[in-house]
Amino acid sequence: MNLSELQAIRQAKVDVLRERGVEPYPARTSRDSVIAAARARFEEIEPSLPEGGEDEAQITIAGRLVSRRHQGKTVFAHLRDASGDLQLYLRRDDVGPEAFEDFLKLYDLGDFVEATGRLFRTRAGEISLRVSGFAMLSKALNAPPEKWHGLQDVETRYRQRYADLIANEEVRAVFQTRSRIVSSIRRFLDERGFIEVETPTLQPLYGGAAARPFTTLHNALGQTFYLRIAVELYLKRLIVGGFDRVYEITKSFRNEGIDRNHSPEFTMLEWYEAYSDYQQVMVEAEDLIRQVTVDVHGEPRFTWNGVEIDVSQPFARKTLREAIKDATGIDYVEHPDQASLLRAARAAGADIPADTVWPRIVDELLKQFVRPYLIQPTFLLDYPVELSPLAKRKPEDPTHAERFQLYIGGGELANAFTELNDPLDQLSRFLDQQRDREAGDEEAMPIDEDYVNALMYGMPPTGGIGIGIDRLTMLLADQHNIRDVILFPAMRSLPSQGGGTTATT
RNA sequence: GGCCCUCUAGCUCAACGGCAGAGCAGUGGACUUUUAAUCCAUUGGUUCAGGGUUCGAAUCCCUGGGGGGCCA
Repeated sequence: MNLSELQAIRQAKVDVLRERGVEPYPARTSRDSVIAAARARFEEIEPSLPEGGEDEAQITIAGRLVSRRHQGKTVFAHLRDASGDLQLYLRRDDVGPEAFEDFLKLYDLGDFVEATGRLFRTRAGEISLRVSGFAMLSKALNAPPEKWHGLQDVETRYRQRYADLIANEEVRAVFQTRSRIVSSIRRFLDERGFIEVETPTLQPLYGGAAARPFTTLHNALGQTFYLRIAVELYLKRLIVGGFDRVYEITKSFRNEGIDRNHSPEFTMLEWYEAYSDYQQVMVEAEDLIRQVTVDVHGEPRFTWNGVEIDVSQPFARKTLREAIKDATGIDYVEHPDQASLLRAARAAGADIPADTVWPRIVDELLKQFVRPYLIQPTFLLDYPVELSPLAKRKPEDPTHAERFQLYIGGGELANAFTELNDPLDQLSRFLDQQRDREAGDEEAMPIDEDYVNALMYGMPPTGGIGIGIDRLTMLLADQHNIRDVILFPAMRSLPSQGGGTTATT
């Protein structure tokens, strides 16, 4: 590996340390205090100290050297650990001339360092460690990004997320938020008696959503597997098996285009609940969103894209039919055939190809005229049965399924239904899907006979839901590109890295 | 898939047909409570790759690559 000039200078410092018998990458540290705890302790005892006095306790902290200001026979520097920053104050008289020189000549920004000393407050008012000794914990060969502007280049930020996280505190905050969201969700479900389960990533047959899968090959079995596009059908098998309440938070994979709202791998929460239905799930989803928002923001509201979104009140509820009618004047029920609905949709200004099947026209009307305007949380309910092959029909209207989607910020956040548990109705819906598939709909689901077999053992009335964790994070962290809430977003390999063959399509 | 923008020092950015520059970082020096410390000096370039136009190309053109945006 060729080192750049700056890397070579740092490596030379590694060599100097080693020549002196000092290991620049020691196996452990003698740290005894986390920075935030040390600061808290000092603030507690400070009133008992004389003006400008030092804590008598000696502590050792450790972290990355993030700044350094040399001033004659003193140096100020900042050390950063995961809890925060602490200023170091080194005096030549305290550490000795050789060590003082080393700190200036052999230590660089980015190095991990431990420092021992006593806490005090500087004249400028900053809690600082008066250093009596220090040691190298890990020599960095790469210089950190620019201290004031951070790392700006979007591509480098995604490809080298570690450098992004070093340089940009707000990026670290986004992923802390994401972690809090997931913790809050687990707590919500665990407290309600759900158990968390893990179902296959590699599936012999994909299903549970309208999407194209990734395909892979198991060498020993000589068999094709698909990466899951949803976990729905497996979780419902578990309801058949006798678990009442199950959930899974996991990655799904869809072999589709990448844009600011779509990543080929993304994280979904799905939960299924026996003896429940979509009305009950709607209430729970609302409670969940409210709890998570409060856990993240301390109150049931947040700002997204400059708009305050309020989740404190019951969310608006509207049928899909009403919503489309209000937005376009079209009542799709009055246009039961494709030609008629297409004509009406185009008259309303919809951009729809002529060969679009009837249910997809409804979907397009939703996407083009309704969804973008649903900024405050809104449930749309009762979808045409053709759009919902896994959902139960409404008893009073078999042309519609008991299904809802939750929209916030102009995007779909959740999709839920009363689960279809009639095995033969499920089979006929799969057959409908197959017909769509043969007609060229690549997103239509394949027939899953094993799933039908499971339903034949009997599945209780069940409500279920899927919630996009990435989109929820985008909302609560006020991010507008899904890549900004995924730590290591999928990127095209650079030519020099030889990342796989070029697909011939 | 179409259109547009973008790629320059480790990082952040200038230079837009005429000597490739600045700030930060680095290197050498001054400075014993600084904090984007300050001051003096200084190193550092395959301007994404390849081709073309031109006396002369980071700059204009073509092809390819990476990334971003808008549309589909």
